[in-house]
Order: sequence, then C-alpha cells, then structure tokens
Amino acid sequence: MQELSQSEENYIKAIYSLCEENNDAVSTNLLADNLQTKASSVTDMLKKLSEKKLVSYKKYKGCSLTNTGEKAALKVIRKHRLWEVFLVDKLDFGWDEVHDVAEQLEHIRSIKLTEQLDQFLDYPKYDPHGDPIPDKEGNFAKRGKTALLNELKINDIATVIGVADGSPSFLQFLDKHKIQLGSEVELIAAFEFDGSVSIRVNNKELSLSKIAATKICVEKIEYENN
Amino acid sequence: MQELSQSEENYIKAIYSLCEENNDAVSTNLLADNLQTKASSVTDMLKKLSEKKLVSYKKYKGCSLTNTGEKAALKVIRKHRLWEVFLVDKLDFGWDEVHDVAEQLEHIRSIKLTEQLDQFLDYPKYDPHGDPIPDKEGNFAKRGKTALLNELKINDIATVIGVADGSPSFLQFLDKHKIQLGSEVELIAAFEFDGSVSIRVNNKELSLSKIAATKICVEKIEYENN
DNA sequence: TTTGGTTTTTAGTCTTGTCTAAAAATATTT
DNA sequence: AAATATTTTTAGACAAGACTAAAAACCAAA
Repeated sequence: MQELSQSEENYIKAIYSLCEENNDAVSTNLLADNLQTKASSVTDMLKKLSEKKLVSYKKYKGCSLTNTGEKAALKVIRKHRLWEVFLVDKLDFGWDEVHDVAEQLEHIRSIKLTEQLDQFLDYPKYDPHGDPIPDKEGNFAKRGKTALLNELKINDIATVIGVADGSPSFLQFLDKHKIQLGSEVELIAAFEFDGSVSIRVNNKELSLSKIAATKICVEKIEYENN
Repeated sequence: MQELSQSEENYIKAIYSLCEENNDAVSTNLLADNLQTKASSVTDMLKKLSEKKLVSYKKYKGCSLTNTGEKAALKVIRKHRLWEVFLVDKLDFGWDEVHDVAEQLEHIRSIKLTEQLDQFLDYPKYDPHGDPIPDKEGNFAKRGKTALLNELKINDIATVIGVADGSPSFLQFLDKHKIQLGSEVELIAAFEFDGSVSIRVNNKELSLSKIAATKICVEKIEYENN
C-alpha cells in the first residue's frame, strides 16, 4: 500500500464521508466546498487518485472510493477518532475543541503509534462524538442500539458514547457527576411530569433533568441475544 | 510570531543543535548533511529564514539563529521531547524507537495540546535520552549533576533520566526491575572486584552488573544546598 | 601570489498542490 | 428542442521546496 500525502488523505477522507452521507457518487463542487478549495483543484486531485486506483472517477460524473481507497480512508478515520478520545479522556480537551488538533494528528505515520494508542485508551469503540472507531482491519464495531439517555426503558443498562452538546457548562456538569465516555448507566426511573430521570452511575443514584438527559448519547447493552 | 512550515522548523531546529555543538556559525554543507539535502537547497532556505529574521546569514559566512529564531527552535524542541516522554512512558515505545515519530509529532500546532501534554506527563524535566525539556518560555531546567549510575558515591540518591543503550534486551531488563524514567535510586554499595553495584529502587535492594550500571544515566539529587 | 581545491551560491528545472480564467459538458427552463 | 444557466474540466500560472550543473567566492599550499 502506497504512502499518501496529507492532502491525498484529506481528499479520501472527505470522499468517504460524503459518499456515506449521500449514498451516491460525490460531485466535484461538493468536494471543493467541503475541502475549502476550488473545483479545478479537485479535478486535478481526482485524476491523480484515479491513477492510483484509490478513487473511481468518470469525467463529469463525480467520484467514489474503490475498495483500496475505502481502506485508506478508514485508516485515517481510525487515527482521527482515536486521537479525539485521547484528547478528551487524557488531556481534558472539551468535546468540541478536539477536531482541529485531531485533523493534524490523524496524518502521523506510524502503525505502532496507532496500535499502542488504541491499547493505551483501552480499545475504545466510539469517539467523543459517538462515532464508531474502525478497528485495524477497518471494521466498525457493529453498534448496538444507540439512543439518548431519556429514551431508555426502566432497568435498561447502557454505555455513554457521546454528548449532543459540547458547551463548557454541560461538560463541567458531567464531570462533576463523574459521567464519562464509557460510563455504565442504568435507568431506574423516569418521571413524566417534568421528563426527568433517575439513573445509577458509579453505584450511586443520580437524578437528571430532561434537558441533561436528552443531551447524553448512550448505547444499550443487550445481555440476552448474541 | 509567524507560522513556520515543517520544513522551516526542521532547519531552525538543526541550526540550533549544530550551533550548540560547535559553538560557532553553521556552514551550509554541514546543515545540508544534517538535513539530508543539498547545499543549494540550504542556501535557498537560509535566504528565506534570513528574510524572516529568524536566522542571521551572510553569504559564504554560515548562519546562526537570531533571538526570535532561537525561541522558535526551543518551542519545537520542547514539543519533540515531550512527545518522546509520552511515547516511552505511556505507549511503551523503546527509547530508541521514538525519534522518527516524535519528529512528526513535534510539528503539530496547538498550544493547548502541548501544555496539556506537559501536565499529563507530570511536567517532566528530561526526555528519555536524558536531554532537558525547555519550559513554555524556552528555559531549561537548570540541570543537576548528571552522571552514570556507577559514578555515584555510596548513599547518593539520584533520579534516572535516561539510558545509553536502547536495545530491546536492555530495556526488558530495566522493565523487569521496574526501573523507569524518574525512578529514584540510592547507591548502597559498590564492589571493586567486578564493578557491580547494589542500589535501592522501589524500596528493594537490587544488584547491577558493571555493564548495566554504566548504561543508566542519573541526576544526583542534592538536598543540602539550594 | 598564483594555482588548485573546496565550499557556496546562482540559474534553471521539477513536483505537489493550489489558483484564475476560459472552454466544454451537462442541466434546466421556456 | 433551443436557449440559458450551472457544473466541470482544461490551460496556464504560481509558490514552496527540492534538485543538477555551472559559476563564483573562499582557502591553502607551493
């Protein structure tokens, strides 16, 4: 597998995301918009990536990734998301501050670095935004049922996988209650009159307002099947 | 302070090191050698850096850093060495495996990243090779007396700040005996007939061969003065 | 101080990735 | 289906950073 430049990696990554979103070939202009560059630059790069068999591209018809290209994209995405976890979990970055730095760190070339980082972070399955982290082979952890905390049923147990609000005040709030990525929570009660819920976290009971509960993304843990 | 390209940072860093070493202006060829590039490329870059007032350069006379240039160099060196500590301490890299990766990581632009990393690593003063880490303002921790473990006197207490051998077998040896960067060691006895020593580490006594003792760099902890 | 050798600089070219302006292809509207 | 609008591609240029080959400056020895 050939070495890609940072620029090439950025294109591949953007194509991957846009393809997922639109379930379709990606247009030149959309890519240009996304990468904050000009359409003509995109055309040039698409030719190059097409040469390298990373992208399938027909003039005027937009582009999509080949298998090889997709693998390359997943490698970059894996690194990006692992670094995001690192920044939030270990360096106390806010969930909203991580993107620009991760955008740089994702291009560091070292397989050992990536794998050791993964281990150091205890093999996280989701990044701080709740997006799944591909494994070494590019497979996503098949994700369980994702929901907001307030959508759980009584006695459901779930893992915190992200938040829908990165404001400092909310993050401080979570911090105070020791709710982190990966925390296990159990829904004990839900109160209809104000939408608040009671949960068990860290073996303690905690009451959350509706506002708080709707901002916490969780993945239900299923015990019976599989 | 202007943004520097990776290439510019590499030049500045090299000039800094070579200036320190030779206590003199750095010649074009020496720089070219050091950076694995050609003299003509160096000349081009020196002109550019001279423009930017980072380097003082007179044709045919070699170059050295201005104050601004030195500050810039120390920032890069700070990042490089912090990342080295991270890789060795947290990701279990061998002391000899870190350089290439740190060479990439040192260019990541984020003040917050650097400062949080510093805190996360508990404000290390030396990197795994025993080189001092400049602080935010570019000041080195004024270093205590550096020595090899076998040069200590009986009852001396010192901190492990590096090794002179990065081979896997030696690193495994250190690992087994729980000798790490920052470990405190006390010399209990030195045996002349074979050069071996007894030390206390982690509240246990341990005997080291002469070969091992001469490969461990330490900094003596001085209690009485200062 | 002149000759020869080394080092450094200049001049010109290349690659990567970008840009603008203009041309070509595709879409949309009437 | 013709006219117009939009999108995409081409053509040509530029900046950064590197290279080769040749010229210029410096150094050292006879």
